[in-house]
Amino acid sequence: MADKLFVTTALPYANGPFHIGHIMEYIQADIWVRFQRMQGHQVHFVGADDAHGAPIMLKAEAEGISPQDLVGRIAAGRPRYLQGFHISFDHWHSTDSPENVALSQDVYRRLKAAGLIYSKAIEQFYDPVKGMFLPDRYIKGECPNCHSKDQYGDACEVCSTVYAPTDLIEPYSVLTRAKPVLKSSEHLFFRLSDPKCVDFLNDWTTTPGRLQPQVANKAREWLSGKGEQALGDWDISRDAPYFGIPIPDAPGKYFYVWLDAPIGYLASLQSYFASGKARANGEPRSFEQFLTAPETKQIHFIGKDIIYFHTLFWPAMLKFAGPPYKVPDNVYVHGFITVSGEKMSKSRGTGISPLRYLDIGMNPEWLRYYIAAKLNANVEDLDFNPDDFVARINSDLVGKYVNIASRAANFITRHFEGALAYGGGTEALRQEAADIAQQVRDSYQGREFGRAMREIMARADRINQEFDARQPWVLAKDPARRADLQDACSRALYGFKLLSVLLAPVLPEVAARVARELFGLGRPFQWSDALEPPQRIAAYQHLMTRVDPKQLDALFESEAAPAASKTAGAEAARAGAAASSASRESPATMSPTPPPASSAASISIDEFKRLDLRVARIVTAEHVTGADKLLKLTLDLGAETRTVFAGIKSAYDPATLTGRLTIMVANLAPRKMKFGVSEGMVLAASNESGGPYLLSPDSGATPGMRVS
RNA sequence: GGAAAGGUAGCUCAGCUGGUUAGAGCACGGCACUCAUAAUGCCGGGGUCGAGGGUUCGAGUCCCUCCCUUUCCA
Repeated sequence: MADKLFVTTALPYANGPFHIGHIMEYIQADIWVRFQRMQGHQVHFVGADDAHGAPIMLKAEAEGISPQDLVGRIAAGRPRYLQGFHISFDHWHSTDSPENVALSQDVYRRLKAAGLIYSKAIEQFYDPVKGMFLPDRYIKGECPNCHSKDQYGDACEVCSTVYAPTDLIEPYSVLTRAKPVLKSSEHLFFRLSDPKCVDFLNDWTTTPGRLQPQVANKAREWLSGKGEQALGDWDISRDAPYFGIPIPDAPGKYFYVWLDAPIGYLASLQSYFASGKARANGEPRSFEQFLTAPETKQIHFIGKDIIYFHTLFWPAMLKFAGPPYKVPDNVYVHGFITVSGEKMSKSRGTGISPLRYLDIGMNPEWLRYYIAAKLNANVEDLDFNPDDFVARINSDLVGKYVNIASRAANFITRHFEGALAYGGGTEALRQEAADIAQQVRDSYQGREFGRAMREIMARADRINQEFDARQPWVLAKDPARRADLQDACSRALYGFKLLSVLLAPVLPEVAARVARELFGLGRPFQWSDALEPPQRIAAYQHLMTRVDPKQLDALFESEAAPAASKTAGAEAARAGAAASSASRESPATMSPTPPPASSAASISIDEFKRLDLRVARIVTAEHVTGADKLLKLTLDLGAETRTVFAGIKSAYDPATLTGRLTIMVANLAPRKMKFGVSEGMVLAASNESGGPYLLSPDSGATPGMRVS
């Protein structure tokens, strides 16, 4: 019987683009989801931006825009990368949405009615200059233990001591450098320590099959703590100013972002139902009916850093809010991704950017496979090792898997016009396929993707061995052994079809091409296709290229890559001449091949100063009817607005550009073009291997700022 | 400080409830082959399973101590 699954990933905080950890989680969940769909189950896979909280409020303020605009800009950039990595979310929403406001307030009222909310005055550090209470991360000072300077208010990064902000020596506000003062305020608390909560959680966390053993263990530790370690109640309110959801009966108070964030799962699901997409996906019932139905399974994929919220607060909130809310069936936890053994760190510039990965043209299925090959069901960190990555992709996917089709298909096309034939029937082959498909299925179901990949590749090895043993290249020279040749190649190609079906959750694009182009199937693979020996094939078309180690080098160059700044510099130097030759259709963007740095004649500082480079915000971006390469941009320069035609259509979807900041040449003579007058030029980098890539200022820059 | 997970060939990792000479892929050396956007096949070298104790007829696998790595502490 088909399962009805409601699956989510953790909501990314909307103060910046995706990082590799997000993408790893999405890939893990997506593989599992695609596997479930191939089994014929009904899956509703949703995500959303986590939009509230002090960091976003402050970041927006620093940029001089509203938090809604900031969040909107971030959200606009999401689809490109989700699609880029083939993440098959059915819906993407935001916690800053009407659905989430209504649901959060509703959950709160129900919890209050259940007697689980109380209020209590607490003292907290307050920034008298800024006029707001300070979260721990916004207070710094000297560590009370090791006396290191400039440590955060919650823990020392030098000696790892954990303390309260009030323990800091010489504390100061990160926002204003002011000395914070203690100030009292009424806060609302969720009574997690209530015996009925604890009883429920003891039961929920220990239900067999619900949580991974390590996670259940951790939860038990929290639940059974005594004294200092005892389970505490949860402060769910924050004082204005705060970007969040107002608490209905407490003026000036907002829900702490962690209260409304998980409710965002439900808000996204509700919005998805309201959009009609659930119906299109085979679910005729309403949001409430679907959620309440006992057979509906609610499953969350999360990282190990947020276990506390998802195994204690979240199930307790849902349980005591009551129907139609239901408690999660499973919470699946993964570890972090490290790069060459080091924890990723944005500040140190290590780590890999998923944005850059796609931007330099690396194949998303390589990363999907690599991650799949190294994931298991445990809460273990996964290491991204560049050499390992190259070896795995080139050996496993290209050398073993794709190569099978490449070597067998040509014989069939040349000698048999695409017809397959199996000597001695197909029953034994089908039985073998069924056995391995069952094994791999169990591995996928248990999220043991690494094991699944090993099983699949072991099968690929056997297919290659058997093919070798038959020596088809010898058979092909002997007309008397035609049937033998056809049989050997047919078996290999059935093997290839089997592998393609088994790999489809990981390699959706390649599998879809194999189904359509090679086997002439009018739809993507279903799991049951593994048991159907193909009867004919079309000519083989190459399916996957090898990884060039140089691409890894490019991936690891820092974002502010020397090549990019060099290009920008060289182009700026040639600004005056750019419009004339580079590209007739894209005078607004500089995208010529960058000359070697040495070949650009040097200029004086005064010549450079003649350029008026400004930070600009892209207010609108739209396609230009009749233009192949151009996008029409409306740019906000602070004091004025400009219209610019930029030749970046090949690399950017207009929807993802809206709201982002870039750099423009503001004093370029206006140029009349076929489609209108272009009043400047935006800067982008490119060379023969990729681009154009728009330049962006670091966060904090505002429209109109002069670049020098 | 408290707690959790992990430490197995050069690299990345398998090894379920203890049981024959510890495995795979990659890398490395040799051979073979030619169908493959150059790949595959065969053979081989290489590990005192973090260290030290203990339980046992028998431990990478169980217990204790220690060392190291990573993470969590609302």
